[in-house]
Amino acid sequence: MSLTKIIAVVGPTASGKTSLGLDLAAKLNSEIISVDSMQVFKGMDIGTAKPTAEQRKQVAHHLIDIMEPGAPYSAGKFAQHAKEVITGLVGQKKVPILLGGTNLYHRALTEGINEAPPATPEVKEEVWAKTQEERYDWLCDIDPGGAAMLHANDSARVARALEVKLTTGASLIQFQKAQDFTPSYDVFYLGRYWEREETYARINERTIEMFDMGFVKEVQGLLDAGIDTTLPCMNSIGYKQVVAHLAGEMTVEEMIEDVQKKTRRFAKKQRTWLRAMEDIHWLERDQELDEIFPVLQEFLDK
RNA sequence: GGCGAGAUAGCUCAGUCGGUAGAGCAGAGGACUGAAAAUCCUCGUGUCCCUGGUUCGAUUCCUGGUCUCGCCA
Repeated sequence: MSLTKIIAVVGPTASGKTSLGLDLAAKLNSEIISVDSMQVFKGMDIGTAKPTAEQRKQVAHHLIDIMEPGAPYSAGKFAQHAKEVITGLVGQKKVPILLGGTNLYHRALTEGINEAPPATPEVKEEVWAKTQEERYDWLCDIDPGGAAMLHANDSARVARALEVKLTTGASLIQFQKAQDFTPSYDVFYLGRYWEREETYARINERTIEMFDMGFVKEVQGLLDAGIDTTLPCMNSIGYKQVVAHLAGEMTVEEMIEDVQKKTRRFAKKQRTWLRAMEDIHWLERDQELDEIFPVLQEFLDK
């Protein structure tokens, strides 16, 4: 059985993925599957730089606005959802275009993810109620092998390992070892490349635009709707700072500067991740899609 | 103009009882398998303001200067 060909548009935040995707979708008469851990949530539009209503009318976008803000979502769930959408598009003879900045989600889909189930809310709560030190000691106690793989300070991973052990009785490493992955997709990675300084300048500018578009109001609306500020989605870049500002903990200037700074750091991490991937076709700055299209066409035809 | 305090990493500062210096922040590199916009790891050479003097040796002590910030006029 031959692999399903898909295109994945990757790149750091503010690199122009959205417009690149629109061009691509128009050219291939296809649709876009968002690969973004925050754009799945309804009501979080400006701060997550979602494509506009107009853009979404032009080209169909999947996996945006599919969850209530704060509802649990994850890489595994994404992979499941994305597979379903891909199957549907392939049935219509369309080439699926995966597009987004959540690199773990890209990986979960294309390289698979282990079978360890998500934790129940009860277990999660129990685990997170502890301090990091307590969690790590606990993990060393019940899953020494798993603990040995992790750094004692790595709260997210230590907590996850604990959750898995507590809910299944098995170590997370066992699930990882048992992971039996056979690729289903042949992926053409496409990204738009900017120098670091260029990316940072674009981020600074886009952040200002977000606030001009009413970002503060958007967050106020979420708070008015009763969204808990401790939820992971409210802890994401931008939302966290606006919440702090609305609580009187930050001036407007401090808020904007902090959002820019955190976004720059985020882009840096994305660059690091992408650097480790060697099969990305990069479009330089303002280089037109047409310039790389023959290579893409060849990939699709082979 | 007088008195006082200060001048050290991109920023805020610590320190060197005289042997050319280190924290936080900013920044850089890396990891990443079901909350990933999360979480974590690693990385600090800079005319120690300038000038003379004392000294084997001065960023450190002393003289003079420059600038900054207070207070008083």
